[in-house]
Amino acid sequence: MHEALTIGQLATRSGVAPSALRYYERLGLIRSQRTGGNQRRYARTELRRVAFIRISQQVGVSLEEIREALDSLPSSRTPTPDDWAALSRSWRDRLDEKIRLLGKLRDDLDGCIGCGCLSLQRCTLYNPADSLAAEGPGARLMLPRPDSDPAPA
Amino acid sequence: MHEALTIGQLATRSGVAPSALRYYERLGLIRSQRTGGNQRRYARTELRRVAFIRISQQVGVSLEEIREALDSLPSSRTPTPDDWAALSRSWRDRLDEKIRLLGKLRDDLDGCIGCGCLSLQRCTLYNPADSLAAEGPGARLMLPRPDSDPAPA
DNA sequence: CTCGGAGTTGAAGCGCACTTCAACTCAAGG
DNA sequence: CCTTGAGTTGAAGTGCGCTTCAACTCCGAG
Repeated sequence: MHEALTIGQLATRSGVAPSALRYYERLGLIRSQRTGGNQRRYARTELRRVAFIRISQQVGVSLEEIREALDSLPSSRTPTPDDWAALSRSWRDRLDEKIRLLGKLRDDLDGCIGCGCLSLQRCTLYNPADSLAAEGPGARLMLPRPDSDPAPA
Repeated sequence: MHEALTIGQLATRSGVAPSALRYYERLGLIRSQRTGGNQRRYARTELRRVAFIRISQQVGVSLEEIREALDSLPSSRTPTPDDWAALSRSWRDRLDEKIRLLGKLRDDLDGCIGCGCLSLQRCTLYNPADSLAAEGPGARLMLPRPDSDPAPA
């Protein structure tokens, strides 16, 4: 029976290193059964989870957020296509939002950077109140420093 | 004269912490003059650089790449609007590419995750040959593992 | 049974983008 | 002059997303 995948097989098929898979498992993003000898065996459905994880990462979502999303899948039964569709719909909305913001960014870039606006405070590019796209890779999100608020009242 | 900004002023006006500004300066992303007492003084044009840095970061560009881009600005003279326009044009292309990829991702997500395709090898989402969007926040880029290559020859 | 490749663990390390800290100096007001 | 707040430095710490390592076990072929 080819149902259960070893970690090496899952790694090969998903393109994700075994160490990363173990890391994902520790964080609760994927799950496995164990053999008598304590080795991991993955159901093939985990491939889909891994795919979802990598795809989501590529659009700038943190593993923690991905975990939350995956938690919306039923844990007791194998997720149906409908379960996945619901998940991907909500992700689709995220992508739409990111695309919208990126388009805004692009349009503003010529108008703002290329122009003479140095004050930036009110600049749409500098107003992350609508929680901008990728949020940067670092540990920190951009905080708009209320002390320089253009409209204090 | 209000030409030179202290680091605190630049921080307030840009919304970026002084420590981050010093960090950027160490990496060569921004520059400053020093007073007799060794304090940094920033020309107002540095505000534009900082804006450019933050905006670029938000679309997933690393500081190193941003530095390279900023290096294309003339170092001897104050960059003209034209200089900035050239830079933002090239960034605009980047954004266009990211937007394109994100759109593809979005369209593929329903079709791929929601469907039954478990093999993923040939899936467009799993083929980063066209060097996908955000590249993930981590230290690592996704390596497609040649051993699982669907077309070895 | 022996061998080697694949798997196991916890701990440590790494690269990025910063922040925090300690110890110090500078600059302006009273 | 003294104080206080802003600035200076290098070094160390932080959080994320992993990888690497050492030391060990498992498992299937010969």
